[in-house]
Amino acid sequence: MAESSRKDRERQQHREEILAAALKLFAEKGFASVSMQEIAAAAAFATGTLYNFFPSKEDLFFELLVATAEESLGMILPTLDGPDSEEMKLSRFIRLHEWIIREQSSALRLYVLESGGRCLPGPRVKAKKKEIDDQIVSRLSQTIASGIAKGILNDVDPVIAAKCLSASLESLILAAVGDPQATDVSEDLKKVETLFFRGLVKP
Amino acid sequence: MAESSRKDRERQQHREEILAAALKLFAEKGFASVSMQEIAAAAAFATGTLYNFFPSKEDLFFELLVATAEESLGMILPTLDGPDSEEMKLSRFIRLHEWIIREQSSALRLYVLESGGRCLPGPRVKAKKKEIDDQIVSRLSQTIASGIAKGILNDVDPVIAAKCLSASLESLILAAVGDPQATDVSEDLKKVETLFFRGLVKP
Amino acid sequence: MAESSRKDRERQQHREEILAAALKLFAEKGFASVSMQEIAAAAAFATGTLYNFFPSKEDLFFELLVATAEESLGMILPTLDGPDSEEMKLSRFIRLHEWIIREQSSALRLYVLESGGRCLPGPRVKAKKKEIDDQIVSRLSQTIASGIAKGILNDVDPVIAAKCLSASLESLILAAVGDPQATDVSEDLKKVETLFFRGLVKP
Amino acid sequence: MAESSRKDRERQQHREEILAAALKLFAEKGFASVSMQEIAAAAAFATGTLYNFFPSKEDLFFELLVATAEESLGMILPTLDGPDSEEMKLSRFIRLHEWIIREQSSALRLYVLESGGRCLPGPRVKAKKKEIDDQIVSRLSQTIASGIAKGILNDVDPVIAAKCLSASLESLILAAVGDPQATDVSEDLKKVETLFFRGLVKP
DNA sequence: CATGAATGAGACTTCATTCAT
DNA sequence: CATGAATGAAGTCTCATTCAT
Repeated sequence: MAESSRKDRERQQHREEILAAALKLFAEKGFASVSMQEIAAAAAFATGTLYNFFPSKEDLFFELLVATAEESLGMILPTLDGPDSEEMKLSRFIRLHEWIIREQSSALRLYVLESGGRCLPGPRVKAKKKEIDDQIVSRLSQTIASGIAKGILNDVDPVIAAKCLSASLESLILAAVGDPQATDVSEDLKKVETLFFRGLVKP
Repeated sequence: MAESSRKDRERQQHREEILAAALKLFAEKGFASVSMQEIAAAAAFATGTLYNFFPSKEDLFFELLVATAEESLGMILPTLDGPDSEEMKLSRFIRLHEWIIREQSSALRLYVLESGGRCLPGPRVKAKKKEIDDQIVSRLSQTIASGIAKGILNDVDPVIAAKCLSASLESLILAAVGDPQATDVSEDLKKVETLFFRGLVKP
Repeated sequence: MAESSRKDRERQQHREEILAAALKLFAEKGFASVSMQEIAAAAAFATGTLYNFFPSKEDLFFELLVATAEESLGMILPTLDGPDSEEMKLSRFIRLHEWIIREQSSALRLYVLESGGRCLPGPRVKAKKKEIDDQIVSRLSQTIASGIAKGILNDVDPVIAAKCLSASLESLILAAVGDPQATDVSEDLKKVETLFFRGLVKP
Repeated sequence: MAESSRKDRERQQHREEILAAALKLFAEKGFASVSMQEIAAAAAFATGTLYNFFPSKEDLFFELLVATAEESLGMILPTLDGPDSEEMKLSRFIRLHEWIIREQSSALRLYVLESGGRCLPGPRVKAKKKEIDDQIVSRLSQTIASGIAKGILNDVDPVIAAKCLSASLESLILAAVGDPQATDVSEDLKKVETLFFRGLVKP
């Protein structure tokens, strides 16, 4: 039993090594441009070994999507909880992206990958991606709606606002991750906050 | 002379049939997932015929990118010119996207393609895509800066504001094009305008 | 009739333009690496026009082989005729190659093409090439045999000698045509003559 | 360990099967006229398998060129070494070709391939072929020069003599390999020796 | 479970040849 | 006869997947 536990641990270890290698490559080059041989080599396994863990390339990608999404969601969603004011929550949500860009760049390239789901393998991946997006937008729009109800926020459409904020942040992330020598992300995020909080037109 | 003109016309016609078929397919499935044989079949030509018009798959895609971009830019940029107030220009800019979604959906899917340029064929395509993006963001941020200078608009970062607005509209476009039974786009665009004009937080 | 004669002349003219373009290209790049489109473009005709003159690419090549061979044979064979001594004839034969290298380089590249007939299109071409080779070797060996009979030449095998001389000259031609800045061909040919006349081993 | 050694042996075996099949085909039909599928079929492998051993068709050909050249050079060059007289060395060199024709026919067809290097794949192959040629001609001309210096051989140009001898032997090889029912090669080689040693013209 | 050679379908591209004008 | 767009078979090469060891 101790033995099987060690084996389990090793198996899990191997699984994660493969996932890590695949994440790095997919994030760099996109799903279609990475071969299983490449992943295997990067993970220091034989090609066939990958198929002991994942039935297909698509499954491997899917697994990755789920895993990274959960980790990111675990960071993102809590910023919108708690007793603070909605304004504060949104501010925290926006500023959290600095950390995300720093720490999660690979995962996010994967997540924001392929601009809405085209050029992705199967419908399952598309559905999952939509599900993840929806979770963020949904939680975000709840927060906004709550702020509106409390009279703290302007009476804008909460869902539209959530989508716009989300899209804007994704766009910044991609730009930041694309240019390694990016401009000051922290400053940019502050500016995004100002924009979304104050609006364009003077009252 | 009439003869050669007719032949030229036919050749041009065929060229456009190929471009139309390719646009539809690329927009649906992405560059890497469409084969030349598929395009040829959709255009009712033999595979080799495509190469009488375009030297390579990448060239075909590039041609498409340039052509659709020019058409779209020709629609978009003028909305930001003229003697009107900056507020009015931005409003026109936003509402123009309703027409774009209706008339240009395929072209735009192509244009917004591949989430920032990854998984695209060559560096030439990437560069062109960035050039197009920059033109819009640049013209948009000029308009915003001008409004700020006049005291009409709040003192936000013009480039950030342009990027966020652009990203938000692209996101709506993709969603609208993805779901054929989309919600009322016109209404959504109005809400985007409200959001960006008024901001989230009550003054 | 005058009309048809003009037409005939034009037709012949076109035929020769095509042959000239093809000769140049085949000599430069080899049979397999030249396309009919290339030849047509070089001759300033449409692709289809070539097929009004030659049933296939191979036929065009064959025609070329025959035409250039006849021209070359017309130069080469006479050097071996006449009342002169066999030694003189062989000397003339060898030195003629200087002119050949200068004036006939394209034709010879074609003729010496593909090292014995491999990598050539069909058996017909092979047979023709062999026939041409044989004519030279045959006439040459007759000359040598005659010289031996007269006691002028040493008693070597005439056919072997003809083949060796022919192969040696072909080899020099190829080298000379390959390197444009070749060494002094005239000098080299003199050395070949010395070699074949005197032999290697001191008596 | 025994296991991996067996696998290695098998892999090497397969590699050689492919090389053997390719050698046979290339020697028969020339580089351009042999397809990878043809080679694969002849070696009883799938098309893709070839690419597990050789990155490209050209690489496969190159490998073959190098391997056969080394084997042949290993036989040829030593005949020109040793304490014997230059006359003896040249005699040995010439007569060695009988063995070469018998044992190495395919390799030599490959080696003598393409009459000077045209219609060969890349510049790398050309360069290698020239290098091989030069080695033989160089060593041969050294031997001849040495004989001349000793007063054993006539004062002919050593490089020209080497080239002519080489070209003559190559020509015989090609003819002998082309006609399976060839005349007596051994006899022919003796005649070549006589020709080159004694020369044509009576002293 | 790990291995990695083998597979073979399929992608892009070329080009000899045809045929309607 | 001239044209040149169209054809489609064939070639090189890639890569997701399998399977015997």
